[in-house]
Amino acid sequence: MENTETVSPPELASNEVLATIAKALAHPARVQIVRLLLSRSSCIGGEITQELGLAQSTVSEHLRILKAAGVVVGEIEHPRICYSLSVQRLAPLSEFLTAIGLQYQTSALKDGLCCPLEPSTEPSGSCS
Amino acid sequence: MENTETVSPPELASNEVLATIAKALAHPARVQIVRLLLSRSSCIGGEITQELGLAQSTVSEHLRILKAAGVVVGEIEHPRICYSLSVQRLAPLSEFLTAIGLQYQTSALKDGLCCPLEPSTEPSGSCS
DNA sequence: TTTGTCAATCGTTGATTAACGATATTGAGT
DNA sequence: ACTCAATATCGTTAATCAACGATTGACAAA
Repeated sequence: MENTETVSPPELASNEVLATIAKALAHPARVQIVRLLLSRSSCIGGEITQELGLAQSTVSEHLRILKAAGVVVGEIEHPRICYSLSVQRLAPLSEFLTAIGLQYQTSALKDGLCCPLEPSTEPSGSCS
Repeated sequence: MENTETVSPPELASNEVLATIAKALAHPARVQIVRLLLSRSSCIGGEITQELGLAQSTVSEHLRILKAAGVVVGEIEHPRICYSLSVQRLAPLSEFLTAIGLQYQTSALKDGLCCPLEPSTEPSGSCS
């Protein structure tokens, strides 16, 4: 892919980069893999397969997707392969969501409420 | 929607909830919609379609996906529909990624490095 | 060299997604 | 009732995804 992935403090990543990271996490099994790698804080071999309860080839495919997105890194160890999280790869999405949360606090509109405050009477055109 | 997703400080959401939110953001067009809703901090009608440069039906489908995930809320206004972000729906994923970042700081393992330069304190089960 | 183990790849199936044009629906205004 | 504008939905096509079993590949140890 392209290298639009420079992690700069104020700048947020492109839509494509954010979508790529989100897509890597867009399956429960892959979220669980990330959790697993995080909880052990160290690499695991094929115990991931046993933990997920899926076929070995399926888990390998999920790992391939995570590696393709750069979220997970694999190093060849003895007979196994040593997986670990690439936390800095998750940073763009984390910063994006944090920025949303911050803007939320300083904004007038709360949650589902579309136009800031909406009483029964018509507020006449705040949202049109 | 069962409430397995209570937003408590230490508790993180389930794999399914996190994957659902991530999936909603797993397409560049949908990330752009979220950005659009964030930047205007108010609701927009069909200008989203014009901004994205996609067909109206395609944008409507993306909005449907975002609404189904609870990330976007739509209210019927005059002839249009008023869309807005549901920031609290994004919170679980944001907290999950933040938790990963925090654990990263307090952890010995840096980014791509798999086994964190450990001597021999591990019972040699996995990873060296 | 052979063996054993773990992981990646292949090939397939069914399900889901993305995108579009065309059509239907909704509701305010005339 | 009719009309107009904004969305949603339908129907289709091509593409991608998820899952599995079976096979292949890599490599340390016997």
